[in-house]
Amino acid sequence: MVQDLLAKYGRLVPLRADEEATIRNLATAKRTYASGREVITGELDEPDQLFIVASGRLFASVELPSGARALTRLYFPGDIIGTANMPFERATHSVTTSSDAELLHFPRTKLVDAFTTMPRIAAVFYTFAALENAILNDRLVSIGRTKGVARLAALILEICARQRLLHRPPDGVFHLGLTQQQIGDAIGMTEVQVNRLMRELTQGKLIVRHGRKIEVVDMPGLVELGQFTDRYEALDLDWFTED
Amino acid sequence: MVQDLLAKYGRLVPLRADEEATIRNLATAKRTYASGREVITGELDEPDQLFIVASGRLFASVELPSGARALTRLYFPGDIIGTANMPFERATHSVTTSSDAELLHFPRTKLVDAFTTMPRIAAVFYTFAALENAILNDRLVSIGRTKGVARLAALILEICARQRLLHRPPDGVFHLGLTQQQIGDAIGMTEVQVNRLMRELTQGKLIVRHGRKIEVVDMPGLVELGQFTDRYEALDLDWFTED
DNA sequence: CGCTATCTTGATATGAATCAATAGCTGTGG
DNA sequence: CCACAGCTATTGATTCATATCAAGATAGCG
Repeated sequence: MVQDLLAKYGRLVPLRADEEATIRNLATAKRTYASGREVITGELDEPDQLFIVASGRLFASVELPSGARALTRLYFPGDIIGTANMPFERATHSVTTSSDAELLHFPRTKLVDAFTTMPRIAAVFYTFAALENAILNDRLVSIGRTKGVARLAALILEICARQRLLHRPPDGVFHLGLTQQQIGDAIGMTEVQVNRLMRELTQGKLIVRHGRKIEVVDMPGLVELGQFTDRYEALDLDWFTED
Repeated sequence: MVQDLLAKYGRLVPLRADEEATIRNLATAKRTYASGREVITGELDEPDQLFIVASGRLFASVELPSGARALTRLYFPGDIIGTANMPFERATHSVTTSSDAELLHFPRTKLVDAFTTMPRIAAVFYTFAALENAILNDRLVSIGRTKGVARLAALILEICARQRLLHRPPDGVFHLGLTQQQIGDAIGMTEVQVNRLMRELTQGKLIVRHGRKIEVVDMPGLVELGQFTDRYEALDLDWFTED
């Protein structure tokens, strides 16, 4: 639901009723997608539609000519899909559901309208783009400058943090929601290596695995290992509401 | 000068005179920095100031506890520094000059003012944040899923493209403006390996080196190798000016 | 209940890091 | 204007992390 979007944004920036209504009215249609469905096809689709995740999980990915695939972003309920494609003629990456999902559709031109009528909405969206940016930076550092275990730890923590943003308190046990193959694509390793690193984390008593689910049993240790910062936690928007 | 900012944005989105004036008035003070100077200190500085690069080059970097350093972004004249830090209490990364540079300062609150009075400015800034995002994605794919040579090729092309945006036509010969150490930090390798890859590119007749400068002699080959897309070239902002 | 995707584990190959040493530059002060 | 100090670049030898190749083991699913 848009509730999630509003909850996510509203928790951080108190929105006025009319601002909330404007965001609510962005979306025109809601559609359901099965798990594993490609919602946006990179290099092909025209990015004139944006989506708000109402439920489910998705990921953005890029295919290289070599056949390799990179998974650049995870989407959770409340996230807006397609903003990074917006200024281009063709989508720069594909987006695929990794669970059954519901998406709210709206045309990108509506965003301009919203910006014009509600300047604070522009500021909110801009802020979240900046947040996005900070998160991508973190991932860049993680992948470029840390070893496999650390990268895996960071990814697990990122998923955990996003999960926590939706359902608090965190029950500690949660779905990664990705195959080891996909995890590998997300942290720049092979599935084989992911599997081994997973074992390493388990043996190091940092996590416990319950089938497809995971439990973080040594949060400080994992944070230390993965050098992870939860950017959502650290948000500070006082400067912005001051006016 | 703000000219560069306006040129960069204005080339892509025709700005009205009052919009141009608003951007021009963002900046209050201009300061000069020597090469190698740390302009923003990550984790320490309060990100209440933004900068527009008037001249010179800079880079954003993060230091890991291990001592490793990652270079996450390059800044050229016209770029705005500090936007990714904006929503946080402390800067998420450091910014350092890699040449003598002049920066225009302005408080981040001014941006909110500009957004409020000129909604289209908000849209322009938002669009550029999205562009940023796409570029970070590309880098993520490059570092996560391609080998050293390809990453180096991509970095060279990125610098070349940014250079071209300022001074066209590209004379083909340009400064990388980074030490091999810094290049390594940017593409997630050691200086030693960068040196070897540099030789590999030279021997493969993709580039020619003139002291500290570089000449791309086989652009298609380098683009193919580095899997590089110039996102600035591909920008499409018609949807945005329609209103 | 069998099929297919996913996970797991072992053996080997390879790209890149690390360690180490030398050579070029660049700037600075005597 | 030279000499020394300190970065930067270059190259070789060795080690290490991760990819690749290969083959079972599980598990979810129709």
